[in-house]
Amino acid sequence: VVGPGRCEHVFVWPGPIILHADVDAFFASVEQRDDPGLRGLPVIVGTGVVMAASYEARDYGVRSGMGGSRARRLCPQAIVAPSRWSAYVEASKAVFAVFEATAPLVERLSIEEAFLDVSGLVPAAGSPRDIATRLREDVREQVGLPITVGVARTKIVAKMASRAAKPDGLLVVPPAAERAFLYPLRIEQLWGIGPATAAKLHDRGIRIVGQLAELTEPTLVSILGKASGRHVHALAQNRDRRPVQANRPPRSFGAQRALGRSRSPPTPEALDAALAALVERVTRRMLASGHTGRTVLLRLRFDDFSRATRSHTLPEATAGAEPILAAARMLLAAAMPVIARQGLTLVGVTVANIADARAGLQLELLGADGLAAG
DNA sequence: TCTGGGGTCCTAGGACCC
DNA sequence: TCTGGGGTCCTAGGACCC
Repeated sequence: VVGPGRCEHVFVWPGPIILHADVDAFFASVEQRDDPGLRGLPVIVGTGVVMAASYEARDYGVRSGMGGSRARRLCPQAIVAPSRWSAYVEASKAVFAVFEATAPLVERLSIEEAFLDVSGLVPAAGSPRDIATRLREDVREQVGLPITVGVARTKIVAKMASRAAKPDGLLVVPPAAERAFLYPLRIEQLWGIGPATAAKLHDRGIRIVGQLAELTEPTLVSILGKASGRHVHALAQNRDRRPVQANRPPRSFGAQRALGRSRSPPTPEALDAALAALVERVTRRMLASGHTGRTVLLRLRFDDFSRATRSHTLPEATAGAEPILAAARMLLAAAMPVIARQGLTLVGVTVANIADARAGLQLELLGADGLAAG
């Protein structure tokens, strides 16, 4: 990158320039932003289960997903904040507005995390590091939240880079440094390798990514199955051609509710009311985003935390609360014997097989007169 | 480690079709 | 009566992510 009168860095960067941007301890950071009294203190969001823990709380071992009682034992002085969804949704919109203003291609991964493809912006907008630095400053100034950014040629390395740089950090891994960055990592640190996959690999003495790279694809397929084996093999060979994809359509809409244990089981009336409320939530979001779906899934979790799903596919895609609730009721009725035996601790409704509502409308028009209107 | 709410993708068997 | 080779769709479960 040649600046006025100086030459700072010269490097070869074949392929795309991908940023992985991630808000640090998102829900907890929003709470600290909105209440200055919380800044610098251990903050836990979520009462039953930890939904987010500020880095001050993480110093005590508190992690998201952890039970609230254990979190309070680890860090008794933590301030527990109830979640404020509307505030998080607002903050997310503001963060993504900055992402969109920065990059032509933004792929949303979650409420607080995205890939940005900035390939076309270099060198006019500066080096990859310049762009990432500006992004961090813009989010800090315009939204008031700390983000960490990883920059690399591939999604996996960008993601791992931001993970390594957290919190409030920036790490650029240039193409020539990719293997040196990835190979010393423990396999369970790799994005996409969870406890089950890690255990299978540990059984064979494989602990770091560099060791994975010595295995052939057929070997990994025999250990992990076809898709997973191929995927892990590609990552270990430092092959990741997945592009940043903007505006991916949703594949499902769901809502669920934990019912708590210990208390007496919910009455059939209470269960039906819960089902209706879940369907209402799901269909409202589907209507708002212009989507329909055909497959209704009933999610159940039992006293022993085992899970089950029951599904039914409707003849036509819909976002209507009536047909979806009718299907959910039918599935629930069929599952009552299992529920009576195992006890119910969670009920959820998910609609999958999603279609664009406008595409459905076009098909209806096509069917109505037998010709495409153009 | 005793567990919230929202997602994605893959696998496998069975029904059904040509 | 026994049997190929290919495909799609549906259902249920599992792994993984934040």
